[in-house]
Amino acid sequence: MSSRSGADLALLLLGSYRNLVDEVVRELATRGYPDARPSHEYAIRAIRAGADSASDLARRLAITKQAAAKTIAALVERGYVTTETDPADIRRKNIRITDHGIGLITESTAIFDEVRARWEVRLGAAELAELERQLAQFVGDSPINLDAPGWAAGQELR
Amino acid sequence: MSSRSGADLALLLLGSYRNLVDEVVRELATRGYPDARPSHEYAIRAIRAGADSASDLARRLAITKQAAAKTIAALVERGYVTTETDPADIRRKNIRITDHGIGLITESTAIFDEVRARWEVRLGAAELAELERQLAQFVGDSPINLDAPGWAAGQELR
DNA sequence: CACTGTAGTCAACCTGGTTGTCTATCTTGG
DNA sequence: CCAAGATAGACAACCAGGTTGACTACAGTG
Repeated sequence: MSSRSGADLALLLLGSYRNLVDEVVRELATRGYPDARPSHEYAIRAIRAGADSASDLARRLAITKQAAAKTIAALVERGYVTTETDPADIRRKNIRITDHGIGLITESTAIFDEVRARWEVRLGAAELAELERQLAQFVGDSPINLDAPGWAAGQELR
Repeated sequence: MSSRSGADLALLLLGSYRNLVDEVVRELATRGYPDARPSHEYAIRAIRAGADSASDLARRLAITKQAAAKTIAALVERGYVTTETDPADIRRKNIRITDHGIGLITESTAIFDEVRARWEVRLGAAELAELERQLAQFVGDSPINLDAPGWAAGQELR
């Protein structure tokens, strides 16, 4: 499969990503977050990193503010964040991450790292670090936008 | 970014895949295939590899036959394939790839390989080969069969 | 020949996005 | 001080690429 073809390389990259993320989502479900989707995690991380309004989140994730609003609605629905009108600018709705939301990214981070640690055992620490360094070269100058429809979404696990 | 965090590793993998595929789609558009989507390429490759009916394609891509039928409809619409009723089994509709479809995967393969070659220049041939070998390990024990690109969906057989 | 399995279709729905349009509210330059 | 413009958010319609579920038509077999 690592057959020196560009198309195969694409499948290797996508397959690795999906393996990693599917595992995290599956494990999150068993740890009390059965309704968490990858996009939720990314969104909460962005909010925690400072995106405190829908427009802000939209810029951060490089998606439209309508899409960001939908994501926030999903997060509110699941109890990961709350919103309240900004007293200083009543157009804005400030986002606050709930304890449940904090729990989600805490667990999610831990699981991601656990899976990465297993990969490290298989590959060796130096090799995995090297792999990451190489991938970083490919991705280096592009912003972290997850804008193409469905790409961060993956499938519902069954 | 290559910060030894599992979450970052996921973004590196996804980002690399997207960089690669976006480039291919962009370049394909300039070479006479402005409406080609990644899923079209994978579908035509699967058809060329032997999936000659909707149900067959569905099994190969590990998606539902309804989804496969939609994809085929899109391919027919764009002139990449044609379908005709199988004379020996009038339930089946045999898929045939048109010259336009052949052209698409020919160009697509070439572009994929061009981008891979550029990566090879940046990384070195041995390093890229090593990276592919490592990625193959991650997808290797996956329940998803990448040889018959089953990455696209969940793992349970239908 | 009846039964079971398979090919394909229709319809409704989901997720995570997109445009385009609109109002309400801030902010700033003259 | 205020009109003009920028910004925040919401609503509606839509798209891609999947999903379930229910269904018909046909094929192959015991």
